[in-house]
Amino acid sequence: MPPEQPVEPSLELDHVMLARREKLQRIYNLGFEPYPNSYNRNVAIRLLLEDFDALSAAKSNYSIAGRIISLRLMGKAAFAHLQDESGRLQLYFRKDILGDLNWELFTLLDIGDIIGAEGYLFLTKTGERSLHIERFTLLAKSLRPLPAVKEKGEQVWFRWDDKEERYRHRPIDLILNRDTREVLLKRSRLVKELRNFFDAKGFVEVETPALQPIYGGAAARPFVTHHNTLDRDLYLRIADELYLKRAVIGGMPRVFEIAKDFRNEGIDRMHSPEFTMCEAYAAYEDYSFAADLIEELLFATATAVNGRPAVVWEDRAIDFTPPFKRISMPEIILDKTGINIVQRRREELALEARRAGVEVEANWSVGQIIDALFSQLIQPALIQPTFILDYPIELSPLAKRHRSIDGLVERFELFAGGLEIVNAFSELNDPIDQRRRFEEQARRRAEGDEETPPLDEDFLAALELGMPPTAGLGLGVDRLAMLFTGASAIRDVILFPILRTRA
RNA sequence: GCGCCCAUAGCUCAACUGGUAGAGCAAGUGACUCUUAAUCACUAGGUUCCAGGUUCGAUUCCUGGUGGGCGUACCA
Repeated sequence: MPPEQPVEPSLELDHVMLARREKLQRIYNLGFEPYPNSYNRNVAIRLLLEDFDALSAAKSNYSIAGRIISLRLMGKAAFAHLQDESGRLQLYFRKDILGDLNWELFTLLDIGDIIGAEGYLFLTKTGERSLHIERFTLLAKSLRPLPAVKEKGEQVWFRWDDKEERYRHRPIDLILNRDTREVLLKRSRLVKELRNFFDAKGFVEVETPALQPIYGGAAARPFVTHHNTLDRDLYLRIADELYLKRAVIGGMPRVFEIAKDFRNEGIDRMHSPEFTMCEAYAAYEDYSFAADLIEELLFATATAVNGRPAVVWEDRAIDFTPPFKRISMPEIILDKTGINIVQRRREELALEARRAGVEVEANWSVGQIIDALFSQLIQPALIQPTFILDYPIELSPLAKRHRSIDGLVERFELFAGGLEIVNAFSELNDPIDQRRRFEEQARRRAEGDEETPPLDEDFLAALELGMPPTAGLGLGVDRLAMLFTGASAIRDVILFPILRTRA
C-alpha cells in the first residue's frame, strides 16, 4: 500500500533526498511496489563474468540482483552497472524492449537503488560483457544518495576515502570500497579458521560471562555497569581467563573461547576499548606445548586467509612458517643491552636501565623496570614471529613459577611486526601460591594501582578443588587480523569501531 | 592526558596581505536507442562547525567550545 505521504513533512531534507522521495511517490502512482518482499535471482555476477563465453553463446536468460552503482541514460536506451556481493556487471536497457510503463519506471531509478534484472549476456561494441535486460524489478528505492565516485577500471577520479566517514558510515564504505570488504572478509576467514583449528585439536568452544561481579585475568581498568533487579554493579570482562580455568577444573580438559573483552583505556592505532580475544586452555600441558600449538595455528590461519604463510605489513615481509625463533627474556635483554636481569636488586637494575636510556620511575618494581627495558629496547625490533620466554614473576600473577630459574615464570609472548600477538603460560595451579600472588596484587591495588583487579575468592575456591597442570594462551584476534590484511589501524579490521559521538 | 594540524554547497576542494563566497562532481529540467569519468544546454543549491571578541566590515585575525586527524603517554 502506498503511504499517503511518502515525504514526511517533519523531515528537513536537502534537495537530493527530496527529489528521491518525489520519485518514490511517482513510482507508487505508476502502480509499482518499490519495496517488494522477495526476488528470485538465479546466479551471482561473478559466475556470469567467469563463464561469459559459454553462457552468452547459450542465449538463455539469467536473473541477477544488486545495487545500481552507475547509470547512463541516453534517451530511449541506457547503460547501468549493477553490483552484487560477487562483482559488477553492465546492464543494457532499451525502451522498445521494456515497454512504456517499465521504461517510465526505469527513468525513476537512481544510483543506489536495488533492483533485480533478467536478460541475456552479450558483448557491447566496445567489448564490455553486459546483460541485455528483458525485464527488471525495483527491489528497494534508495532515498539517500551515495557519495559520487568516478572510476574506470583502476583509475579513480573521486574516491570516497575520508577515514572518519568510512568508519562512521560502514554501509557506504562497504558499497563503495572493495578493500574494506576484502579486509573484513579476511577477518571472518581468520575467525572461522581459528574455530576449525581448535576444533580439530579437540578443544571445546565455551562461552563465559561478559558481565562479571569481579573482573580479573588481566591488568586493566574495567567498564562498570549496573543490573537493576540484582541492584548491583557488574563489570564487563577484561579477560576470559578465570572462567575458562573454572571450566578446566570442572573437567573440560581442552576449552577455548573467541569473545569480546572490554578495557576502559586509551584508544589508538593498536588499541580498541572492545576487542576480540581468543583464549584456549589445555590440561596436562605446559607453555612449550602452547608455543608449538601457536606455531601451527599461525601457519594454518595465515595460509587460510591469504593462501600463503607470508604477509606484508607496514612494508615488511613477515613469514609465519615454523619454527619461530624462541629466546628467553633474560637472554635477549642481555644480548641486546648487556644488562643481566636475573636475580638483580632493584637499585642496580634501575641504574643500568637509566644508563641504557630507559626512564625509570622511583616507585617501579624490578618487574616494571624489566618490562620497560624490554618494551622500549627490544619489542619494536621483533618483526619476524618471535617467542619471548620466561617473564619476571611480578608481572605474571597467574603464571606458574619457572621449573629451574628463580624469579621467573613459565610464560611467553609472541611478537610479530613489533606487535604483541599472543600471551601464554603454564597456568599457576597451586592455590596457596595463587592466593599469595593475589594478596601481593591487593597490596599494589591499595597503593593506588587502578589496573590491578580485586581478589577473586570464588576463583581461588575453584582452584582449591584442584586444577591439573594446564597450558593457557590468549591471542589478540584484531591484531592478527591487522597483520594478515595489511591494516595499519585496529579500526580497519573492526566492522563498526567505537568513535566519539557526533554532536 | 599532552602537543601539532584540520573544519567552506550532498562530495572533493578554491577564495592574494580582512572587502560579506566559486569550480568540478552529485542533484533537477531538456536533447540523445552501444554508453562507460557518457556527452551537450539550462536550473537550483551556502547560518563558511558553534559561541563570543577585535574591526566600518571576519571564511580570513583573537579567545573559548565541539568534532576529527596525526604524534606522544597509559594499556603485563
